Amino acid sequence: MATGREIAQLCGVSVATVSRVFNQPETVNEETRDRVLRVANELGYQPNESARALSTKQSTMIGLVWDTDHRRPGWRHPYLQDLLIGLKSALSAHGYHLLMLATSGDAREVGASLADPVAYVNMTRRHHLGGLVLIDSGSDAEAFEAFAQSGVPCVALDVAVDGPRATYVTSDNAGGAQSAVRHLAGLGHTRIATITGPPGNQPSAARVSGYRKGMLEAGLEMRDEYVVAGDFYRPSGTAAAQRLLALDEPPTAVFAASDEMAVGALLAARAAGVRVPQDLAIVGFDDIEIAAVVDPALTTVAQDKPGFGVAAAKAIMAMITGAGQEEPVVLPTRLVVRQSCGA
Amino acid sequence: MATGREIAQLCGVSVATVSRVFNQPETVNEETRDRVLRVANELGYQPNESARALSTKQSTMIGLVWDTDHRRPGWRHPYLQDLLIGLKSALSAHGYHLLMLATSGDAREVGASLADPVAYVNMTRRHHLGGLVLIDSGSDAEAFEAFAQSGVPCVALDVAVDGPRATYVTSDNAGGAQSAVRHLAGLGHTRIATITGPPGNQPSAARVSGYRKGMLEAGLEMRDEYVVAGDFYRPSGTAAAQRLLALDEPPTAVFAASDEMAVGALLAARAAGVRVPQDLAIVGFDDIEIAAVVDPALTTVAQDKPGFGVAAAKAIMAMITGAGQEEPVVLPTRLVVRQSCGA
DNA sequence: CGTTTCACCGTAAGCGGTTACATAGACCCT
DNA sequence: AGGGTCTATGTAACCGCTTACGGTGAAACG
Repeated sequence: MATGREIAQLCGVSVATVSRVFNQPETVNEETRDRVLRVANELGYQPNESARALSTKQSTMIGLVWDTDHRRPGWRHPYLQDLLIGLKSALSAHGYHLLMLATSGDAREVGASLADPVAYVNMTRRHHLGGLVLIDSGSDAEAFEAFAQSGVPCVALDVAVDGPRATYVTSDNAGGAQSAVRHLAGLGHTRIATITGPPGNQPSAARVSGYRKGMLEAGLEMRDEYVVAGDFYRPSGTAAAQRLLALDEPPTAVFAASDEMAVGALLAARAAGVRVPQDLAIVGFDDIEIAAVVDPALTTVAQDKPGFGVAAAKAIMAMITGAGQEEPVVLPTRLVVRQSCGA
Repeated sequence: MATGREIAQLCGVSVATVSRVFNQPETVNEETRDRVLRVANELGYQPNESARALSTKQSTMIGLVWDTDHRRPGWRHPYLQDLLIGLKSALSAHGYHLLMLATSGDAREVGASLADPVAYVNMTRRHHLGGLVLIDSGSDAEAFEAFAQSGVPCVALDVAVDGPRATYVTSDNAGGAQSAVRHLAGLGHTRIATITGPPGNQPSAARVSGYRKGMLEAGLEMRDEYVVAGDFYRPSGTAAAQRLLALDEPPTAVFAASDEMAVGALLAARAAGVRVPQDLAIVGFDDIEIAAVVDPALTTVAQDKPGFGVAAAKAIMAMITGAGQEEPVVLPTRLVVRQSCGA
């Protein structure tokens, strides 16, 4: 590995000049600059990032907090891959790397640890990370708040946080839900139910409120028994749908707060001999891969998946360079109409 | 941020002793060790990893090479999330972090870059990475070979590589395919076709050879027209199935080298009025989430998804510490029987 | 009692960069 | 000619930690 010193010697200049060539090129004479660059190139010079970080007290790395919650072992992010594609791509464009932090030095089981803010913040300092990107692992709102308050620049995904250098990006959950209900009402449905996410979950709450707004907007009656709680998992969708179908006056349409639960509802309907969409229209949320494949294909509220990552990347970079509070980002959603709503 | 020097002063020892407390605890007197640890704890001391890496010439980071191939924009890894869970978990347990490298400083579009081995290897040196984990992005066999030859410890996933400090982990693709064919033959099928992956893809080739072995084992006739090429994507499965169904003597069963193509075949059958599994049995490969949800649910060869990550982690750590060539890891597969095969 | 051994710890030289400050020369001005 | 400016570069301190080497004092030995 060639070092700056070697280059300096070969070029007959000092290490300071070599450093300047790469950091403040305009301050060094064109001729010597070219000479240094040429030699550096020949030797395949790669500046030592550790030395650099030590000296400048900053690195080009962003931490990624993505822990699987041991209380929800089967939890999978609905679109992690697209999210990462967007995130990595936007960060890469500005020279940032993504560091997936290891915190529990002694975790024995696969995916057995829960995000410990203190451990992550410590890691952030150790590595001089520019900031953190927090991926919702299903139930970490409290932990995320601790991150936000730590003073480390961070942006949370799908969880509203507040802190001196913290912000978040989320979909327009209320708007998406509202558009789903509007669509169903437009198809003539009056008895529209909803299956919610787990209590305390923010996107879920926003989707419920969107549902409410949609019902209000359409002048439809709101019944308590039409709002039944799920947990985003498929089985809870099945259970909820069974409950709804057993009502004296069952709904003719249901908006599920996740595609997984919508699929669960689909299975419940199928098992009960209820035809979808003729007897029961179903709309989901997320637009996961499965949505397009089930039969009937699921109408759903699509989120801008790579856009999530891109927005997070921009936000974190803005907080690092701008060094201030940033406005939360709310991404638009899009209703993808397929067969399950009967349109 | 407390530094080692501060701790040293407060404890009335030298920085060397502080360093020893954390790196070779046995060489320092118990009393002073406790004193140092207590003070360090009180100050929330976090050793500066940059300084550490600079001094020791090694970091605790492993690079992750995961580029989306611009030639295959829609490509998604069939089980990235589970893979990462296993990988991160196993690495974390040994204190390693995963660094998702950014190489193309000027990539403008989302997911527009292809792995450039040189850039990655350079990054590896800059950051003193222990090694690299290479995720198959669909068509990078050549690039992977360049990695393997670079001398950087690396383990490739699903691509066989050979190098001084390189190895790979893959599923028992041949065995899995063979078990699929065996299962179909056991159900009485004699006309069994296969839909392959893209030419040059190693797992695909292994699956074809497993198919051949399975046919041979069952004493079944092998026909060239029963082996039709796809590209792992769903549409190619549809096209292939259409081709197969149009034959004078269409197969009664088909083994697809990916679940996506199996789903495509399913759609083709449905469109052609061919009943699955009565008229056509279908078996896929991967056991992606969709497999359990399509109708009929897909019988498929399941891979050990988190196991992939765990094996990769172990392999790369072994190469780093052991510093030698490691044996390739072949993970067992498991036939998951659902409805699409008619069993 | 002189000598050896050993546990413990300090000294200081790096690791490879960055950067404040100093210096040297070229140029322009009065 | 003396002084001021500006550009281009060198000098050296520093970032925080690791580690080879050497020193000190107490215990063990002959």
